[in-house]
Amino acid sequence: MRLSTLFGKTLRQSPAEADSVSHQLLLKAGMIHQVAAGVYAYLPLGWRVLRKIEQIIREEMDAAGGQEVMLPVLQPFEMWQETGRDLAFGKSLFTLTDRRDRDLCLGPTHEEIVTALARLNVRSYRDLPMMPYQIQTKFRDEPRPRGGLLRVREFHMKDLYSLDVSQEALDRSYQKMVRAYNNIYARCGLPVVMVEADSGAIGGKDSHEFILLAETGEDEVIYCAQCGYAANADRAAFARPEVENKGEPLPLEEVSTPGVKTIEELARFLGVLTGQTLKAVFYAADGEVVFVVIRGDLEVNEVKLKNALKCIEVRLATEGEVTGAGLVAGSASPIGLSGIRIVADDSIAMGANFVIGANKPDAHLKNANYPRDFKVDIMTDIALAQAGYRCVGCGAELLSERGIEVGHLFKLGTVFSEKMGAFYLDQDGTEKPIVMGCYGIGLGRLLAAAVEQNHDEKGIIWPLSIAPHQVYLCPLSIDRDEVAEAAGKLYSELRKARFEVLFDDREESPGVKFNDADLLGIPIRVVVSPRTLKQGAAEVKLRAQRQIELVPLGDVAEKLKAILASR
RNA sequence: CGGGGAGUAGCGCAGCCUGGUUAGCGCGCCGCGUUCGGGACGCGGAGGUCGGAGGUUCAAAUCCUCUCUCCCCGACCA
Repeated sequence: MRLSTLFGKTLRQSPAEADSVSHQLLLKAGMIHQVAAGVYAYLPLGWRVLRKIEQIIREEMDAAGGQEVMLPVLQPFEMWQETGRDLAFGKSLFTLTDRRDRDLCLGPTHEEIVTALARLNVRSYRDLPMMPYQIQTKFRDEPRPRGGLLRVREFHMKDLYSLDVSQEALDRSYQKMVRAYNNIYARCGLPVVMVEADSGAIGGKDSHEFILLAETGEDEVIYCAQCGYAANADRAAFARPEVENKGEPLPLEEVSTPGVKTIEELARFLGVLTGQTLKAVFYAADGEVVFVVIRGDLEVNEVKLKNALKCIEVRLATEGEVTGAGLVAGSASPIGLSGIRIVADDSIAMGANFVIGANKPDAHLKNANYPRDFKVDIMTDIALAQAGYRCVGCGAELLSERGIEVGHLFKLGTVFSEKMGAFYLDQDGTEKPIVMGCYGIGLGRLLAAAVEQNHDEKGIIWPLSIAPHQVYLCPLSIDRDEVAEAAGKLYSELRKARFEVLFDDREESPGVKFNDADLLGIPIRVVVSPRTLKQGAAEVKLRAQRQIELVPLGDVAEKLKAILASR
């Protein structure tokens, strides 16, 4: 490729809207262009990177037994009603109507379509396992696109769906994907960690995410350096800190607490630790006001809460909803409460004689004990893990880091096959639901993550495997005949040897060329100039390193071959 | 949706508070010349419905109202 004819220019200044490093560099390098919020065009260099990533993924999926298919983006809305996911996705689903007034949507993912296909194409246990996959554009009307390619509304995604006869068979498919994913990230030069995850709107049970640790990431990973436990903060477990108030339950006792609203105020007012209180928090779960109790030193994890309630949306209840439900904010308590669902964190039973609200203003109760003084409807783990708490497994202190989610595996189980009637006939002659899994990777996000991970103050440093080109051929003083000739000759020679070469044939000053070379991040730079030609040579330099090596013109191809072979 | 910020030339910005000639600056772009190993220089140019609509005024980038878009922080997710 001749740089002079490339569609897409580098910029001297990054556009102001760019915040994340990857966004800035990709825009500045002219690799992508923003068309609308969360909607991007890929220019030639960016597109080449995306296709390289795509090819790596394709090879690994094929190697793992996947079969590539092409599925429609345009999908009947009815299919989504069939599985109830029209509600689960809610407004994130792009919907439209055709000329006959049929409701359609743009696929945010393709479980429905795949299950429908499985329903037709899988009859017997002999037809399983099966692993169709697709690499396509998907659409989600995200509440907030952000970070350039990190979170968009129209995106390229690989999804593989595994179809199996049993949970055990699914486990095997799942492990195949774990290995394939590790291969993919390794080949893309990205160090990732696999963590336990929540399955969100996709549904299902077991779930793992692959996270690239990065400051700019949206996700928080809680992990234990000692035993290796790692989970998304959304679902991370942790050992509740011990509290002092144990021992025999004492009688309830009302105390006056004028003006006390928060747990901190309460603890200070009564001279107790926050862990000796119980906190009430009010949520709206799909519109229903729910009473949540948790020990005062802990915070509620809304994802866990949502799962516990099996609802689609939870948010903090508004003031109006709270008073409308007859609750006394600041002094609310489950004691003596009725007509409202109560969800409690396990921690309320860890300890005794808690301070709790009295359900009337400016008063609290001492010595509240569960279950002596109140009942709850759901009692489970709904507490938010944070760095500093102890690991459930080994007791070591948990740590936390931010990261970018670059892949997600789900064990769907039979959720979809049962709802959509995708059954197979087993060996024993009985009909059973197909056991499914799904495995996604966002390609654009992976591309952006690669830049977040591999850059310096000058620009991108592409890993060789996904670089748009392998070699940046950079003649200086190209208006001199001997340079133009030598560079031109080298260019055709390298191309003949099947190197991917970006030929900077522009008449620009050395500074401009070097800076663009660094910005674009092509792994190997080859410089031809009057100075090097005096010695019948070219300079070879790796983008990631400082050293420059002078190589005789005739040996450049060999040298490059050696470099490529060495990595 | 809640909270914060921004829309003026391809990119980065000033001008707005305090209305008043052809709306500025840097970079980039075009032409000519000189340069040529880390974003060169001179001379000459091109390029703007000041996000949109309405209003106030003799007069609006500037004041008022409405509206659209984009960015950042939260809920969602690859």
